[in-house]
Amino acid sequence: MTDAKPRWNRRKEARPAEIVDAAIDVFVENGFAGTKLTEVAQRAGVAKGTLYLYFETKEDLFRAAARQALATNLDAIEKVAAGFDGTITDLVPMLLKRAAGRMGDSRIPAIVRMVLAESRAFPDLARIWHDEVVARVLTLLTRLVAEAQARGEVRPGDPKLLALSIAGPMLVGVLFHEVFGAESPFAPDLDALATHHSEAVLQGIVDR
Amino acid sequence: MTDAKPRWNRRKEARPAEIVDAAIDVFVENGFAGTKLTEVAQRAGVAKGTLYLYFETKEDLFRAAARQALATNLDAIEKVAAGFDGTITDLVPMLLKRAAGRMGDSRIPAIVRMVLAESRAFPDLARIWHDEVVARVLTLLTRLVAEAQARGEVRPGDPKLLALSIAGPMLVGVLFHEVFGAESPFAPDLDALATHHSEAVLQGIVDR
Amino acid sequence: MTDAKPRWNRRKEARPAEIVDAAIDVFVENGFAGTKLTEVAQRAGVAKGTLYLYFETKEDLFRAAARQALATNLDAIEKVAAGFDGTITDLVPMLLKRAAGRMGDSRIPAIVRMVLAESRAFPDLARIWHDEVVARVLTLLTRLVAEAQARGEVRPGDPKLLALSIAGPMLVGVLFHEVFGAESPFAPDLDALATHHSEAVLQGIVDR
Amino acid sequence: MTDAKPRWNRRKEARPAEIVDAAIDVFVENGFAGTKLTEVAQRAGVAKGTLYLYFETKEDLFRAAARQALATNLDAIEKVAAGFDGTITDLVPMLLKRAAGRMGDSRIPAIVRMVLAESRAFPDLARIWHDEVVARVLTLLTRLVAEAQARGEVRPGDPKLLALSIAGPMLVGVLFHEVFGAESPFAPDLDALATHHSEAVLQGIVDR
DNA sequence: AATGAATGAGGATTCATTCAT
DNA sequence: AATGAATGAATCCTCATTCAT
Repeated sequence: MTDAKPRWNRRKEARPAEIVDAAIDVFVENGFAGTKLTEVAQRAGVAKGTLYLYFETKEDLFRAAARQALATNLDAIEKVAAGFDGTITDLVPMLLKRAAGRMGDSRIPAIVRMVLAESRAFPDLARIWHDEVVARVLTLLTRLVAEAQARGEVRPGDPKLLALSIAGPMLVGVLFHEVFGAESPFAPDLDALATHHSEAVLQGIVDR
Repeated sequence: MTDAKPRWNRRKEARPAEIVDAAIDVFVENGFAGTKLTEVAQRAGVAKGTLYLYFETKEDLFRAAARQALATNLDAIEKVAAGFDGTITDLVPMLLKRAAGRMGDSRIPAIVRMVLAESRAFPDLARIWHDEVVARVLTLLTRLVAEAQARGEVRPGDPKLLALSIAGPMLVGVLFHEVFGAESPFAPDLDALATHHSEAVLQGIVDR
Repeated sequence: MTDAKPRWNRRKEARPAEIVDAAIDVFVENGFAGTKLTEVAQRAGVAKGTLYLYFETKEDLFRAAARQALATNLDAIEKVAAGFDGTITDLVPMLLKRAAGRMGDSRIPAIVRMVLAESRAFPDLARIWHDEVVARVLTLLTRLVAEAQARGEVRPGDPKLLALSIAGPMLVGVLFHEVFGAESPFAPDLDALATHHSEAVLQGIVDR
Repeated sequence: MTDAKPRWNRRKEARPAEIVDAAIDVFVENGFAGTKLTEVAQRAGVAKGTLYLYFETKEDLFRAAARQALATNLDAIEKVAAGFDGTITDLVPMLLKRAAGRMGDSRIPAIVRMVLAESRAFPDLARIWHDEVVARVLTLLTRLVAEAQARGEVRPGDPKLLALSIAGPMLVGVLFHEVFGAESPFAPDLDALATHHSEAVLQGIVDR
């Protein structure tokens, strides 16, 4: 019966995921350039060299992290997209509420911000995020609007632009919290924003 | 008054501004960490050492650049805020149009993106931008909405959230261009977005 | 006699030899510093860790390789030395021819070059090679010359230096090929060099 | 009048040469891989970073060093080639003597050995050395032999091979000292070797 | 006996900052 | 005031070596 702690364990299967997970945290906190691999290693509980067993370079690790982070978001999108049926008047509030809920706690806002920050230096990642996340969400919303227009529920107009009218304020709200924190008097309560904006964009803010 | 040719002091006072101006460009292009002071110096037409006559550290220079960039934005805000009078139905389209125009060409979107990207590492800058730009814009819009509510033009509701409903999509549109470029099928035409969104947020997208 | 398949001990005794053999190749190709043990292991068909069952350090393995490579050369020397009898006028051409033949194909030249290259960092190896190879060859030749002098075949003079006169050009020819390749217009044909030099050193190049 | 030692001096002109000079020493001592740039810097009396003001990479510095080392040799060749006139019987002893003298003290033997050692990893350098040093020497000697043949002084035969007969033993002698040191009983006295070999190659070692 | 995942010391390289000119 | 050569701390990455399996 040994209880001597081995200096390390072999975890060939689990390692890459553990490392990427730690990497996401550190990259999100410090950005690409600001991240020291030493810290990633520490956070992942491995030695510096171990990173290089699974990733060729820091950039590689960053890409892997960004891709993995994407998975989180895809997951969130799917959750939001589920039950995409009904009149637009019912759907928009529900979708925005769900989005508000999803964003509230998760790492998603921080990840989104990191992608914004680093997309300049990693245009290929920007493209992937565009195709996998942004385009997907906008396609969903655009289709929703177009179908509603076909049913006469929504007045004419470019559905892609209307999709932005629907989703834009929520994204801005999320980024606001991420960038300026919750202390600002303008920091929106995301749930309230979902409610207010649903009504605003559906019925208009003008009183009649 | 001597006629000795001063070798350097051609523009003793202009120097800092020239440097900061060059710095904005380079920081916007490469981010804080990605920026080499050599390049800033080159772009400003001075030697590396000269930077240190006016700024203590790279961070200092960055702060100065971010502050200066802010001025550009304040200017834009003022332009947009000018003629802030009339019914909300008239004002919103005009404001969004103007904003779309301002953003179309200028360095503003790139600057905004840089601020988003670096605000994590420079929270004090985030605060300044919050106070000087974001709060100002939102205050303006919030007041506009509140006054319209007082006049019975706009239905009740938290005017701060409604302000986000009005402005959010435009900001998202601008960031979209900045991050993903104009080639995406979802890249919004900013002018069209201004028009569409004005109607959407004022009258609602629901047909009646 | 069991038929349990031993997974590893196929050739318990052969292993070190196989490893050393692979090591010679890799060290010769890449030099000591340029050699990665991973590659040696791969080439030997074993795992990296296995090397350490037989050799304490990379240096150790290198020494073993250099020693083993020496054996090859001793063998070659013996072949050349065989039938060391007759007048010097008969022997020199035969010896040089044989040397030319030996060197033509084998790994020997590359090994010699490696020893030259690494002897600075491994003076002990230099000594071994000196004692086992160089001194042996030179002793042989020196004795040959001395005996011929005793018989009055060869004129007086330090036989050790004359031995260099006999052997030197062949070594230089071999190194030339090794270092500069065969494409150079000066790359000597080793067989022709053996013939020419035999005559030159025996009869002199001066016409009489 | 200050006598405070400045922490450093500006020596834009002198620096590269100083660095290369130090580099030659260190590379010759430790080989390419074994050389630490820290040591080169120390030896050159500059900081590590300074190396990179003048040379892009370690390889670059090595190439520069090898090229500079070449200059030394070219110089030596020219000295030896000077006064290349007279009968071959006069010339050969003189040339070999001079070569022996040149080699005795200088860094040349060590440099030659380094080139042998590293030419495998730097084939381009091998080529340069071939063209600039080896080919030049052999051309000189070959011409000398050919002209002597034309005058009937030297018997027929490929002059390029005879050039090797003349020069080879000296090179081997030099390398012997470099690789095995002067303690070996076989370590040739270079001057004596020059004398002995001159006679051997001119008149032959066979007594008549 | 054999494996190969894990380790971490070591070294090349970058670049903000300093300071002799 | 201006310069840019010089500095050296900081960090990525490699690879010989160890050791849990």
